[in-house]
Amino acid sequence: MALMTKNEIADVLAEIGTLMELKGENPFKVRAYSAGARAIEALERDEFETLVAEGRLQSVKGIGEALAAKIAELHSTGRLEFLDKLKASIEPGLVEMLTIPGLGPKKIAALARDLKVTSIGALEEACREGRVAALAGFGEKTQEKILTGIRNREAYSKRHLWWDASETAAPILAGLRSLPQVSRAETAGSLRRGLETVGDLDFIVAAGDVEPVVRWFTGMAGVREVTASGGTKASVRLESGLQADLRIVPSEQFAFALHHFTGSKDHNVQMRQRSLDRGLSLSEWGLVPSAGEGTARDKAGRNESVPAGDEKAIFAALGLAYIPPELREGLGEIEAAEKGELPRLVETGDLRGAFHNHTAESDGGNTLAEMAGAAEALGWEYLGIADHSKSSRQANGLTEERLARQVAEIRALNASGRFRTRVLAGTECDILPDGSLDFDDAVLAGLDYVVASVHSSFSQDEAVMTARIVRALENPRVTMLGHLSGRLLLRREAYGVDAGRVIDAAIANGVAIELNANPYRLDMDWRLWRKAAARGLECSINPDAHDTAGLEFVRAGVNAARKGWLTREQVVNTQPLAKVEAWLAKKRGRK
DNA sequence: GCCGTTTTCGGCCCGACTGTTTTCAGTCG
Repeated sequence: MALMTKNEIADVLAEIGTLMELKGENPFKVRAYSAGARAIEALERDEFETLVAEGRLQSVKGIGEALAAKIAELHSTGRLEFLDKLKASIEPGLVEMLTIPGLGPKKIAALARDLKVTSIGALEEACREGRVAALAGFGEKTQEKILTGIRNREAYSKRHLWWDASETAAPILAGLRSLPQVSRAETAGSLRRGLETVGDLDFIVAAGDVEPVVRWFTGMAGVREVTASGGTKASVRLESGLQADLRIVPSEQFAFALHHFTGSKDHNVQMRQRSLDRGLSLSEWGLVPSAGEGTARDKAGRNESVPAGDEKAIFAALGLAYIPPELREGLGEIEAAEKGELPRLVETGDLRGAFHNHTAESDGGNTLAEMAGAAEALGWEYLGIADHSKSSRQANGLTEERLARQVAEIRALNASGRFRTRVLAGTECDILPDGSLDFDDAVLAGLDYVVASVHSSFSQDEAVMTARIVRALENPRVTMLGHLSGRLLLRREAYGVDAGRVIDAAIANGVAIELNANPYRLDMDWRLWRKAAARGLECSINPDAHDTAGLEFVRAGVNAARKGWLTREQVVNTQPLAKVEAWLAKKRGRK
């Protein structure tokens, strides 16, 4: 039995990287540890266990002899002597100091060496007494910046939901695009990649005249502080604590800058390597011959770049199909693009409806008719209503009687022809602690479909929770599993569950798993979808809307689905009504 | 510490900005 899981081991490797950075270790060594952590994280659990058991960890790119040995030690003993020694050699307070903007390993080392400052508290005191400003390489401004950083540490280091970041970014992007000097503007970074949480906002702008654009950006509403402002870029801290970075480039560099700042880091490293293999050097400035002999140079003496009006041209210059931003995580997208095997990713416009939505009958904010009207306005052919079941008392779950009344109401609404959108009658039925369902078979038989979800006893141990969910999936009335992990991003950890076994059970029983599109959930996680769907798992992108506006959450779900390499064909609710009804009938008919 | 269809050694992305300097180190992305 393993004493440490895959993700715990990945965390340890990342921690080693941070500690080594603080010790001033070779930065490439540091990178090797954090890259190793990501490589382990990207593996499926079973795959990882097999590799460890068979001693084949080194077949994973980024894992060499040293990391493989450390991983094996962690896996079998739950400890690592190397880490214990490393930890013992570093004051724990120094690690925390890395979260203060402007402080890196070198400055922290100087503070510890010359001022004996080894904690954030002591650092704050030293700043107040002016001792930091007096230190060589430091000054008044640095001291002030550190104090501000300490005061706002929580707000500054916080990540933000993709949805919230996206809503903050939209008006800024629109504002930039409306400036006469700006010819093109896009967001970049993790926001553009559709990552579930976002650390800061990146804007890339093509403009001839920089100064007015920087002035608009640093002066716009919602700016609390301007942290940098130069001839090509500016950074501001917004009221929410979110940092926004603006980069301005000449239009011929726009595509390169956009690609570069969209990342991810891993993707960029691989793209650069691929360029080097072809005698080219890729940067945010362009794609230039790396040899530098007999090549054209621009006025600044730089090698002249291969021209690219858009990102597609950059990929093409490297023999690659266009890679959508959501796939740029360094998880095999470049190999797939080379072979022409990139999937045609699902799009929001492909959706014809959605299951798993709530009304005011349980814990939603709108009536059945209001929800149906909102779905019709979105052009959806069908809307599934799946209110909570009776055990979810906190959510005003429906009893059998109330559910029967709701089903009758839905049938009557459909018969009235009031909306073009067909309403499907379902339930979000609780999976009780023992894995049985909250409604008995006769009740479930009267519904169009059943979403089964865990809403209680989150602290069961992993084996019990996994068996509980698997048992629910074996119930032939269950159409799909709701929010597999129960996580609430930035709020609540997932309960312990073996996702691999749940996925196996879902496939074996012909049950779909939802991709819950609520911005706090995005569950099941996109990292699990690619392989699961390739093995035949069906996905339903479910908004879990609790009001009419919540239907729009499908956009966040589509992001996550795209990050999981999902195609339209792999997502149930891209099917037209007739096919969905046939699909539901088939699910109900299985035994 | 990792990696190799040029390599088992010598690379590993590199430029902008800031604050401290007076020519550059550190941080950041």
